[in-house]
Amino acid sequence: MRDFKSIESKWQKIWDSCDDFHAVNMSKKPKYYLLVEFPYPSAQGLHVGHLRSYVALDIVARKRRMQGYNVLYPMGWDAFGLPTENYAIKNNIHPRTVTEQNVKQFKKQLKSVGISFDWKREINTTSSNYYKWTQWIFSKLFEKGLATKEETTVNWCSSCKCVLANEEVVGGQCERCGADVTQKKKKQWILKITKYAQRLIDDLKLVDFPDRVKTQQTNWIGRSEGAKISFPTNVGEDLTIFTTLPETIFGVSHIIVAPEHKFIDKFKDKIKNIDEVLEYRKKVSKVKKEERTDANKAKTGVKILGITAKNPVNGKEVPVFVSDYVLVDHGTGVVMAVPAHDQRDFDFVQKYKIEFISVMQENPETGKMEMINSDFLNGLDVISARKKIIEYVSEKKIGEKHVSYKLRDWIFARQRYWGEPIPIINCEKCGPVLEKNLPLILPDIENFKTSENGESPLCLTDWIHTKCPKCGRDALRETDTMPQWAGSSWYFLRYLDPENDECLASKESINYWMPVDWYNGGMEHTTLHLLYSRFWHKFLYDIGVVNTPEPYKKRTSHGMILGNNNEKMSKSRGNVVNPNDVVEEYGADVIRLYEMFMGDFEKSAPWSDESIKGCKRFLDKYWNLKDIVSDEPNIRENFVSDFNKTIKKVGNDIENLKFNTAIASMMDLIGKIKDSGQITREELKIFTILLNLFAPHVTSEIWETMGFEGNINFVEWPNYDESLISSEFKEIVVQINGKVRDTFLIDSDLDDEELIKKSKEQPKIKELIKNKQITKEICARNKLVNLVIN
RNA sequence: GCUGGUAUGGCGGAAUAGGUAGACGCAAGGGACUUAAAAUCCCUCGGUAGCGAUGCCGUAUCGGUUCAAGUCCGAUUACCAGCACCA
Repeated sequence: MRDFKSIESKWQKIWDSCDDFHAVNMSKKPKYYLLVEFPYPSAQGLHVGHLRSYVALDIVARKRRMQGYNVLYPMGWDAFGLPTENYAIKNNIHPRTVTEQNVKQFKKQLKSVGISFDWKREINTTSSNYYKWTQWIFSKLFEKGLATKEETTVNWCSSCKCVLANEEVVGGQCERCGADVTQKKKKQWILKITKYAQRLIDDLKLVDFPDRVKTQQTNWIGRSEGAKISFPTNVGEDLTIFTTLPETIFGVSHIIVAPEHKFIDKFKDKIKNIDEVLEYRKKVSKVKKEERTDANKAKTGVKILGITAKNPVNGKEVPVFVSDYVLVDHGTGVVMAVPAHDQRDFDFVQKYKIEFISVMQENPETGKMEMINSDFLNGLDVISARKKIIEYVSEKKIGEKHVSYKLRDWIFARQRYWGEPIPIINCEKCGPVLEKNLPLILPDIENFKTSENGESPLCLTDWIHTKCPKCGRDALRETDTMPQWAGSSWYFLRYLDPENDECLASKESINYWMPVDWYNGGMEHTTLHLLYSRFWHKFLYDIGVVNTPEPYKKRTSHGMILGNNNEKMSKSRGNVVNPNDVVEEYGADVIRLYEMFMGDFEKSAPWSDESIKGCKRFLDKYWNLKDIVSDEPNIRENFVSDFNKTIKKVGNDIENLKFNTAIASMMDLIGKIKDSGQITREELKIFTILLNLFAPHVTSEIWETMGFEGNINFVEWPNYDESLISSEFKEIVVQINGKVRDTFLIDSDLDDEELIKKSKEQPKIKELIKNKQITKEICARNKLVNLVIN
């Protein structure tokens, strides 16, 4: 019997005390840097979903070591964040204590599945020697003008008196107390990621990411070309609109300003119905952005009385409205409405009875859209009209071509305790000044609740009082902390040199290890973490800290593991699988194998308590191979060919994320070995190496028991003999009218003509084509013949 | 609503460039071993007609391209992930 418990704990102890998985900087071997998203150490403990990612790259890591690489496969903790803070508040424990407990639990769990992480490089975003460098990067961003304070809106719960994360707002109400959530204005730190928008799109060319990740990022950044055009008003200040369809300007029926737009405040004396407008603004502040722009939602708005605008191309006077489907932080916060060619504008005018005209029509002769009712644009196609109108407005200095991005700047401040302090001192005279003494330590406090005015609890401490480094006067520290994304935006650099106190990582270590060769993570991080970290890396590249414009050479994504009812695992659904229980019942090797076998790695797959048994049986069969080792070569037909095929397939499949079929081919081979009842020592050795990547414990035990030479962790990855793979005979499929009717074997390649001739000679085919007219004969890749008959 | 995906037996899933649909595993049924059970081993296993050889149908739905479609194209439906998104 395979006693997995004692085998696994034995090898885990050995790996813990040896340096096999420790990567050495500047080794002469070629480097290979494998990265998985480091976990947020939650109180729930490790999830089977974490393991899917970690085991997959553990397989690659073990393979690369056998292929002679110096492999870096590190692990750490992304430990700042809201859930820990909330847990701390609720249970009255310091978040640091909670974090320590959770990290301990996670680490124990990870070790129990035998993942070959380099534990000597463990990092933790909440330790001061780590966040010292997160703060340092912020300082550099501040120095370069990429970190500034700007007016933003936050979710505000007037009952809890605190700022809420989007996640904490459920159906427009506070998740905790159920009170209505409103939008409140607040000056906050933002990072100007939009300055990098174009490069973040362009440099996707440099990296090997799945297409779905690249398109998702490109669409998220959302480049659109259009024009800014100024509409003069009767109050002496222009309203500048942004449009992607400037050619439709002759069809403008009215102008819409976002309800929050400053223009309204500036000219409130001129607005006759200002009370109505402000009332509307108040109403809108309660509506979520997604709802505001929902195309199916009935359009609302208010006409601004007392202000009118003029269409700059034809001098026509147009009314001005406010409506919530125009967002203040998008484009210029003002749009021109063209109801004939925009559904939302059309819906709006239906309600407010505004007249409008069409400016495009299909030409009945050419079938193409062309301009009408548009003065000098008439008769032009859309593309030419766009070009011409942009030339026109530029010449008249009433507008210009403009590239707009959907990407918004990154709000980089949270009114929370459990995050990196922003190293800024607010001096009344000097404004915001950098704290030079890093790390700026997060002080220990006892009450983690936000204060009554919605500021971080840090504002209630003495810690905030300091002197301005510039002028020496009394000044206050910034009390907002960084968002949880900060630490994870550069962590892959800290692994290279985790103890360094002089810089975030030494130049040599960066030059040696970067870029990350293979980064695996979840699709859910495509547009936030993955983009943020690319942004930070590009910034570090610009200031000469790193040597590559992109941090990750290759990115892959794993699918989610669902509960056995095919739904997302969650406590409330009661379908959570605890890895501890599985390891206890079946062992680490089985859970590793099963998670890789359960389905296509890139797609989601439901957990099955039944299916996992197949993986246990497979390992039992493997364990028993040692009893049938023989000196005689296996005489089963095609055995050598099958064996070589398996070596090839396992190797290739791993590179292509096809772990499931790699395992299937090993299962297939073990069936063949068992059928023949024998295996040679050498064959068992090779099989053991292949399986070691997936099931390292049991294979290490067999390696030792059988007395195979060398350290299995560094044994040479087996080669296969291509000439032994192709079997002597090739099967040719014969179809008639696309349906398979017969097959036959050939022992050497034939040309198409001979193949067709031979196909027709097959007795069954001969019978079927008797007295029939053959109208077409197709021969494909020396593999298939198709005869088309009437 | 928007963006990106996904859809194949009872179930998880296989199927290099369009070329034998259902590899491998689970479950189920039958059998062997056993006093019995577990474990293990052997056989069957998409639907349908047939004793059988074999035929016909079948990859979410509808349509198209092709000698040939799970695979390519168009539309539809359902499900999953993300959302800051209309200009």
